Amino acid sequence: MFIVVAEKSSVAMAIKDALPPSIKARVEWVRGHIMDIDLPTTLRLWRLETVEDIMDVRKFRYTVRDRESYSKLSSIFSNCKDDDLLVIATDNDHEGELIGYEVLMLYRNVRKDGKYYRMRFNSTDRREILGAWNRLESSLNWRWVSKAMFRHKFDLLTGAAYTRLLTLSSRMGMDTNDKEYLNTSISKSIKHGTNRHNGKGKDNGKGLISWGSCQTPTLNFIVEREREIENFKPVNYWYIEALIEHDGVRFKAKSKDMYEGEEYAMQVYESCRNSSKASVLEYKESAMVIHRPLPLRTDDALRDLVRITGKSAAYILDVMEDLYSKGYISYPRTDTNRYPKGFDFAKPLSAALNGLSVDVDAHIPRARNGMLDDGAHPPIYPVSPYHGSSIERDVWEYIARRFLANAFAGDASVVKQHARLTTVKGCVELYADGQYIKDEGFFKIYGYFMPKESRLPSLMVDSSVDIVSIDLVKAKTKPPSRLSEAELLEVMERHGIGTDATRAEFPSLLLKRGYATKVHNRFRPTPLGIAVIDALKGLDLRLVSPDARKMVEVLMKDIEDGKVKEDEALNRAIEIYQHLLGMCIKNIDYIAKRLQSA
DNA sequence: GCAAGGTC
Repeated sequence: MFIVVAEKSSVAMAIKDALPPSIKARVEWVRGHIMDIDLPTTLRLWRLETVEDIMDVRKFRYTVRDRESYSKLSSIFSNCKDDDLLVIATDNDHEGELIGYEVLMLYRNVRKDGKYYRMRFNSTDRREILGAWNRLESSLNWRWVSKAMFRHKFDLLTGAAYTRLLTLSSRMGMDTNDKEYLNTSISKSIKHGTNRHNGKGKDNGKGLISWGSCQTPTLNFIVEREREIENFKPVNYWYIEALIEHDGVRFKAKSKDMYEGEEYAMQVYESCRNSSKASVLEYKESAMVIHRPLPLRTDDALRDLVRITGKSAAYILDVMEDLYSKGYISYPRTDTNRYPKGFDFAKPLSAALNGLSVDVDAHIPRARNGMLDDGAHPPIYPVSPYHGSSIERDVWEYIARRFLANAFAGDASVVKQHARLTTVKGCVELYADGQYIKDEGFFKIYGYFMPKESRLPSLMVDSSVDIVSIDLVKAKTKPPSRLSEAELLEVMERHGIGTDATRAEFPSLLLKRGYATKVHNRFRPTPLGIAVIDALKGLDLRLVSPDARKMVEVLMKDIEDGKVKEDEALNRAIEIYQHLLGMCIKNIDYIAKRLQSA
């Protein structure tokens, strides 16, 4: 008999359904990783003297993370017959390969040299699974296992070392258990008393100051934006605004912005303020197609839903997970925005139509596909109608509408209008832009983010229009706004920080750590968040930029391509951050001072 | 008590 192990229950079910009864298979599943790595117990205590030793660790402690899956599989493997065969059916990506390796280790604990197969499928489509069954591979892809391992190890070593460094240095010279550092390092002039970080952030009662290859660059984006805002020097400018009327329709036209000063602006204004007519120099209309949205992947869903609902991405992902586990939507963590060949649109279509109580004109799917395919999951689509209320409904409805908009609606089109006029007196040029929707297309079913209409009357070149009123307006340039969660997610994705399944956690983590707060739904760094970034940035930019992440990505690719072995990759990556850590320790008084003054 | 990566 075959013992098939999938990465999650939904995939196990799909495999069970797809395999014909003639194949004797027991299909089981885990829940993501079974094992975890940790530092050796010799480094259990958090002490400044041993922080640098963390970087030298190459022998890791393997711990069981999911006791339940561990026991289940152990028992199955122990009780299986000699001719039973393991089939590793985890996701077809590097983390899936590592999870497969964890399963294999468990198997080999019980059955030394036990034979196994690797089953590779890129969707849970029945034919895909049957195809995968017919081309079982006899081995894991060891390079994929290595590259995933490498990332785990790098993130653990750097994360643990820098987190301890920051946390411990923030307590130096304070009346804590780290008294031994009182005399060794920081001068006693630093303020004594309670740790000011205590109690900051909901779960940060222990004064934990964390560093991570994803969270720290994310925090840096927030702090950088705050700096831009603080350093922003507003500049005054003026423009002339006229209210124009033509055919009974009124619209506003503006001059170019004038930065030359008030006196100049007044002169221009005086020259045209008595003009009661303007003549049309130019009038253009151009149609623009707005393509229907692509099949839905996690990043797009979170960005949109954060905007639509005002909730956090972490929360939205929870809601999607819930809808998925109850069978209302397909698997929500995917980086795929194209449908596989032969995708069955009929079921999602009826789920969407029933759930939304709408109809669409055409029932033949015409999906507009994107270019991304994570090789493991299809896009997110509705599976059955959800009639509940509140946020779950909002999320389901968005997913259903998105599905219809992509595959059962047409592109939309708007007409952009542009007019150039001149005042008859003074000959000041005025400009007006407008737009109107020519074809609603998919917006009929998917009304989110529909462009606003601001229609100009149709104008004739050389014709004359009435100026109802004309004013000189004083304005000043504005600083950029703080990042919304949707913008933050977008910046993270652009810099390759996190994955579709994890990206949503980081904004919430920063709040939890007391590094940032949400003000009017936008991220503002706290003094602590600013202090962390300043302290590190002052020493080396690579401690806060997405560089660590980028280097990891490059080395992962090199491992995959066989250009470098896992050990060598880890040595190379760690070398740089070990050197930087040494520098931080040399400057620990500076870091401590900066953190303690936050 | 540390990270980020899976899944629930």
